[in-house]
Amino acid sequence: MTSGRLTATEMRAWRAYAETIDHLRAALEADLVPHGLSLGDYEVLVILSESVDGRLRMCDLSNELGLSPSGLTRRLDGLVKADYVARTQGTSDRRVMYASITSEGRHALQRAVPDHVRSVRTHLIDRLTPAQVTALGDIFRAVGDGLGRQSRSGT
Amino acid sequence: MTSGRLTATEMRAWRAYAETIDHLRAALEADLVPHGLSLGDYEVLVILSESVDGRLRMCDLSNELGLSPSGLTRRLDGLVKADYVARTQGTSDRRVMYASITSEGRHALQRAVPDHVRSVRTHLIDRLTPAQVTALGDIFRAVGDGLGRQSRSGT
DNA sequence: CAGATATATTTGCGCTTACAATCATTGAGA
DNA sequence: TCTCAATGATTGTAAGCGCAAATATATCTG
Repeated sequence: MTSGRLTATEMRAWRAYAETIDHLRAALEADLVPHGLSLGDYEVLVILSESVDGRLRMCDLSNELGLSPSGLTRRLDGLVKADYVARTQGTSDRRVMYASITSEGRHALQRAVPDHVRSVRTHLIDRLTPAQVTALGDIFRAVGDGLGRQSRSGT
Repeated sequence: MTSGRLTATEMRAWRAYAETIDHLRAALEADLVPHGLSLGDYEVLVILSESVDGRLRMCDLSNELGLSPSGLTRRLDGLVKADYVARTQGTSDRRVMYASITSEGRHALQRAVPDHVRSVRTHLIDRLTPAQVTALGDIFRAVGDGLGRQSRSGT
């Protein structure tokens, strides 16, 4: 630790970050509304579409999403009703449920991806210089690595 | 717009960001638990403590927090019950309610601030070089400025 | 093999939040 | 002044999510 307080520069960086991330999320979410998808729905479809056979066990999917198991159950309800995802029971282990993206879901994702990419560009990437984009990645990889190790002293 | 797709570098930056911010928020939130405060509660106390007379109209406070009016009403309920915030009716305009931080609230904030600052340092600032801290501020000011202007073409 | 333990998922419940409706008060125009 | 739109706050309602409990199945242990 460097000091018990934040320098002016540190404070400015922290405040800029804290005040902006919610607005950014809201903007990205708003741009998905025309596709009838929430950001959370979109993430489900992306992860499933990138998975083998387009499917994943519920528990693996909830880990990927950083969502609780119950949260995932309810999130899937909507996607199943929209016919974007199907639930199929595991054959070898009958406890497990697989969430699998349907062809409807793949089509919906294909329609949404260009707008979403454009949205990420518009609100984030294109606001930055190439050097800043690189810095952004470096910064959050460093922060993410730190959070992973979670080196709390006491616990 | 530069391109309809993301370059590898852009994708890496975006994914690092997207995967990390929720973890960071969770870590900061967890470090406030011993103080019996959520991050949202903490923000309320900070904003009120920095305001004239330690109080703010509900609507101004909800704007500062980026919270809906109804959300603020319910959030204050908890802080009022904890005696950290008091509601007082406006004198000139009897529609307005002021949320004002109590001395209990100021004490609670004083107790929490050092831990929170340490938390921000541990999880964010100290993971970065000074140059990265500066870059972080520049990046999110640029992004925030862009979101403010919201230059959507169609609407 | 039986019983205990672990794992995968869903359901019950409560918390937080936003949107829409409601109520109270203010300010502006006829 | 009286009316009506605008403003500030709260309440009703619903959606999203996590925790704990419940359920079903699998695995380990004696």
